[in-house]
Amino acid sequence: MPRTINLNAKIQQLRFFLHRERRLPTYREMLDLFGYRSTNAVAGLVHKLVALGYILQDNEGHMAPTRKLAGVVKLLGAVQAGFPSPAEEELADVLSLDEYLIRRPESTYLLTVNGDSMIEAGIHPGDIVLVEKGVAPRNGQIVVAQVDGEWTLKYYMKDRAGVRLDPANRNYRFIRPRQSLTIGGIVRGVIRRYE
Amino acid sequence: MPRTINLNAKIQQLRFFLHRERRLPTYREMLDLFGYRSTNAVAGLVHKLVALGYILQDNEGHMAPTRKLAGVVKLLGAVQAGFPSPAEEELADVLSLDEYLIRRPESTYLLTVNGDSMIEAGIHPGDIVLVEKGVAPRNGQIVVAQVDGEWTLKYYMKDRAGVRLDPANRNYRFIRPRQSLTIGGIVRGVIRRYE
DNA sequence: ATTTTAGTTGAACATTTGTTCAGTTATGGG
DNA sequence: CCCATAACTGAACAAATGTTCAACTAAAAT
Repeated sequence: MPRTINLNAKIQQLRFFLHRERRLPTYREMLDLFGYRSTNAVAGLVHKLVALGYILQDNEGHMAPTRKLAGVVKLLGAVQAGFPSPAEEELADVLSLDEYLIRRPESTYLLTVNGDSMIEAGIHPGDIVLVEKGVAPRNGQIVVAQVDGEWTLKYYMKDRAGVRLDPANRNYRFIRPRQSLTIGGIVRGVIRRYE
Repeated sequence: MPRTINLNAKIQQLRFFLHRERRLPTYREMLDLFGYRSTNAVAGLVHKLVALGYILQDNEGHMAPTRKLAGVVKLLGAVQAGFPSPAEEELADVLSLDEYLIRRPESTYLLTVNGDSMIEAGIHPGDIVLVEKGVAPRNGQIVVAQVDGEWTLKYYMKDRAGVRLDPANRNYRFIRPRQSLTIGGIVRGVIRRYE
């Protein structure tokens, strides 16, 4: 058998370059990056990476990273299952949080949560909610709403008597808008960062 | 004064191309994209976008998108403040959730939460935790730990008697590892997606 | 109406791009 | 040890890349 190369190391180097420069290296840049002396060696490597689904290449030869390469975090199983062995880990799906959480980037916004009105739904003060504008809310969805002049986060509920906004906090009561109701958007996700 | 162009529309088109092709268009591709007939017009536009901080360009002319261009969601203020006017919105910071949540991509993993042992900390079953491996836990941090063979999510607490793992649920008691304790990683963030 | 000037055109330029070819090297398996 | 073959070298190629120049346009301001 002929010699075999360590692909994973090179993929890791590519990820580094990609996250630093925000683009894929050119063939000549890969020369330096991988220590090759011929662009043909690079061509062979790129061919392999295309076949493995790390790189896309159009008819003109323009390279673009796939999610598999540009993705940021490895999606493992459940907490109960713990961490898999390094060998199994290679098979883990690579994910981009942006793609996972945001379907319509042009109409999605981030807002910081202040109150504790949704705390029983796991939305705490300081959390960040992903709000999508311009979608009609359905019953049970969490919305950012302006009720009688004030913006809040509540469950949206429409019944025979009209719209009712429910908090997820036993200390608060539901609200029925008296004067005005504006639905800013619906909450598509929540993120929280720990120090 | 001479004529002025609508930059925002073009930036939006660039964002579209970028998220579809995972790379910036070349000058010739921008010809079609923007309806120009001279690459010099493109050069002028690119120059402007570089000056405004949307595009980076190295000495060889390679273009790379900045976070301002590649970012996905607009970061507004607090929920209480509601949604700003479209004019103010232009000034909003654009953010990538990947960059916001993940500091060390190579050692960060996603795990799905099963139990309700951390529910009072706002971590519900079905949520996804971002776990960073290879960092020593500090008191009060949430960790993924294997205690006597079983993986769980708990607060990490080290006192004179040794390590104690506290749940965020009044129905459960803290744990002191009898046989073995493995810290898989510390929880850096939580994400939740609504349907 | 005139001036001003950013925006645009069209064409040409030197480089750099990914590709290709024939030949060489290195390495694991028989 | 020797063989088979993937990996690599070195060099050359056409095509595509970003850049540059002088000339022209068009719209806002006076």
